[in-house]
Amino acid sequence: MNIITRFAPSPTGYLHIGSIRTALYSWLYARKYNGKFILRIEDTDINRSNKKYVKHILYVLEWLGLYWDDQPYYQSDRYDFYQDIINTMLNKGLAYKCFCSRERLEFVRNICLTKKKDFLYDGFCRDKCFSYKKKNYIVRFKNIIDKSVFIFYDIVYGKIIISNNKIDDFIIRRSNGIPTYNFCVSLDDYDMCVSHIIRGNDHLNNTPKQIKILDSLNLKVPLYAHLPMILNVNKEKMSKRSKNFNLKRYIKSGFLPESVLNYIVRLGWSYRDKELFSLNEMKCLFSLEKVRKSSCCLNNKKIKWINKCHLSSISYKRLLYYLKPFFFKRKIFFAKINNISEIISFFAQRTDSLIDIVNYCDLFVDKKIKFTKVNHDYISYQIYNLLQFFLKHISKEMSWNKSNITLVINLCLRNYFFLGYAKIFQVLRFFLIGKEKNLSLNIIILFLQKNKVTSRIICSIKFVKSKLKKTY
RNA sequence: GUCCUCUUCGUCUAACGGUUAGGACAUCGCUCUUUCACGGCGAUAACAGGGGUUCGAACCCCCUAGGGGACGCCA
Repeated sequence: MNIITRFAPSPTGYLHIGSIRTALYSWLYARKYNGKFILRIEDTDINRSNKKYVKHILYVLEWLGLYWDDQPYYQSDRYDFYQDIINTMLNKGLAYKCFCSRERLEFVRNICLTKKKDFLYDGFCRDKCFSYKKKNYIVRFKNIIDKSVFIFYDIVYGKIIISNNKIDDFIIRRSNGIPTYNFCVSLDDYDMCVSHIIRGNDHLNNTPKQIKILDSLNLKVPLYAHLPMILNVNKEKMSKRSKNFNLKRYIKSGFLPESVLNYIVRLGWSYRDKELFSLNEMKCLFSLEKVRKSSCCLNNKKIKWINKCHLSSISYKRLLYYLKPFFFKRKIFFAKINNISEIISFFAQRTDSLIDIVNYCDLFVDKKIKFTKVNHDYISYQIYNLLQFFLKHISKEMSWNKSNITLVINLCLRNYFFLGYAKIFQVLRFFLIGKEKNLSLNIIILFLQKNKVTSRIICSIKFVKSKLKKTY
């Protein structure tokens, strides 16, 4: 069997984690079996569809590396194809024109509501022959009326049984001439030879309608795999308009694409005790049969941990590729840091976000240091002397390595022990990078390198001296 | 309301009738670091409830409760 899957978003909002997972699972399944993965933009809602969302969808898929085969398909390009089939269905009596006004439908709906019944179309126009040529009509699918049950098998949920009398003569073409979702989807999936439809379980109830359309035309029905919902932290359905779960947020927060994919592949699916997957491993190990049925919700701390693991194993070249936009945005010219690769590699081993790496790099850029709020305790002759002492010894001829740097620090600790160890560390850290609590001091000194250490300390000494003059 | 569906540590999950209910994140200890972190070691923590079936049930069946989805000229 030739495996063809598709991702079919509607461009009416930003992609959230749930839709990304649908895309990922479809992509993985196709790639695992050397099949095809199709992207189809479902833009039949002319009021809400927006080109900016199409752009967003393409950008996100590319960023994640979920490349599709063929050109993306747009349903709005295919109206002629749909229209032909609707005409055939009308001619064959598989569908009929309905002239019911919106008002009448609303009226019937309200009656059902007060009777606490399901709203199903009452078939008012079903068997009528209209002689007048009213233009304003919709086209409905002519469902078989009986009390039988409709059964289909879902790869994830198993056997699904729905009573036939719960499915009405649903609309397949609107009065504006544009066909509706259920119609377009089923025919496109057939036309594009989609073998496996992988999508959110909010479509479980649509599936019988789509199968019925295909059955009525004697067309082959694909296999279905519905995925459980991913809920937000409050266990609610995620909205396309909510910014919190929009994938852009993850990109901006400094996550790698492999981390995002790794995180979401494990929502609803697992492989033994394995937590970390490369894209290739996912491809080999993924299976629809192991997808869980129950919905799950998000955990931000876990994705951070996953990002940390991937940051520490990613190649330097790729890391730099993903870091560059962040450097650019912060206007940090990392060319100014001659040991940049050493610094980046070091922090990639211990941070959980690209932003953190950039923040650390930022500490080592400039020769001079700008202070924000200075602790009053730091403006004293003792501190002044400490800085002088530190400068004198750190400036000596020595090879610039961690153990030699530690020797100098120890020397300071011994000579100025009366200040307290913690304070000595804080003071030196502050006058080197402007922060009291941050990295270990010898790492700071090591990465700043001799020229920046001396220039920053000289600058600090001048600063303290000027403050002392003012005070006394 | 009707229909569909789901329910294992706080969270993501393992278990395919026999386990001390396993792992991961988080949390909390301890430990390395003369500071920050990283790391290492450990601990707490779950079968929604009630009935069956069975020698034996987290697992099979029924009921209840709770969650989610669908019920549009949205997709």
